[in-house]
Amino acid sequence: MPEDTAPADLTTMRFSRAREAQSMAVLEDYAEMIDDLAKQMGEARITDIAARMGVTHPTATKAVARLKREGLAVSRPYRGVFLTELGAEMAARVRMRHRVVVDLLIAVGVPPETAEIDAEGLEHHVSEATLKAFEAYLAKRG
Amino acid sequence: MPEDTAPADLTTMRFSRAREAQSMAVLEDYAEMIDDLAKQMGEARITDIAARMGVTHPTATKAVARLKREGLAVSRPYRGVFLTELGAEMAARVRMRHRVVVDLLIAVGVPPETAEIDAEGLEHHVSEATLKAFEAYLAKRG
DNA sequence: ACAGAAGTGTAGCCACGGCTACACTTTGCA
DNA sequence: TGCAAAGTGTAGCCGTGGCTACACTTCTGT
Repeated sequence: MPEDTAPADLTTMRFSRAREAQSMAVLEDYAEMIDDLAKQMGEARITDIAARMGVTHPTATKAVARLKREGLAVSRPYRGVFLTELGAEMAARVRMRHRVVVDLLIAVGVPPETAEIDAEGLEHHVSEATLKAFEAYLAKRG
Repeated sequence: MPEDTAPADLTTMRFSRAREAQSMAVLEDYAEMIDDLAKQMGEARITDIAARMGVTHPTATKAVARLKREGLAVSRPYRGVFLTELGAEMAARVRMRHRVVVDLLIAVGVPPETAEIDAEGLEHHVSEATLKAFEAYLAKRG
């Protein structure tokens, strides 16, 4: 617990960052999911996205609408959803980060299954700097 | 990426867990904050809570209302906010977890300042099993 | 003692991410 | 081919967590 001089500012910034990260989380999850489905099935259908995310299809539709608004995906009515170049980049970044986070958790002794579960929420809050540190740790450790 | 047999179910469960954890995050953050303020200032005032969280006071008021609804805090109009026994327990658990997460991040090479920032979002997704693993790792490592 | 400053409550707005219900398209099979 | 099933869109509800604006209470200092 920091003190007098300027503790509130730093603490505040931490919470702001966490909230910001959280607002990206859904976008990241859907982008990765659409990428997965495209790779596995050739295309991503709303119903499949919804099923994998564990939500109903209108919820998936809303999320896709947000992705489209942000320029991360495109789609036409009653057709599949496709990532834009931007969306694909995000998906790649997210997948890479996910793998590193899972690997690090396992490396420090977390059971693999638990690592997968926790990583799903964890990963969105791992900054670039922390990711770099994780990679360095994994590399050094062989 | 899992395959055929029953991959959707497992994936779905991971996302559900992450969403569930997220719904607790705000409660946990406020409980810890109120506890901090009580320790530092003798009591937690809405304005102070809001300032530390980086939100406006009506937002803090709403959060406190939710804490009260969940039986984690009590308060009377124009007076400070106080944690119930349940709330205090949660705060203690959250603080302990926070410390372990920060320590682990530092132990694997994350810069201390970054560790503090990332931990703020990270910690809410660290399960009991993972926390145990973190503690074991830190103990073994000296 | 009382006025102004500071703190708090409340109303009402928005975006988001859930949901159900219902309408419409596409698909696939008898 | 044509109709039922599956897939998709859309409307509208809820709770949450942000916000501003405004009303009211408490505190403070002259």
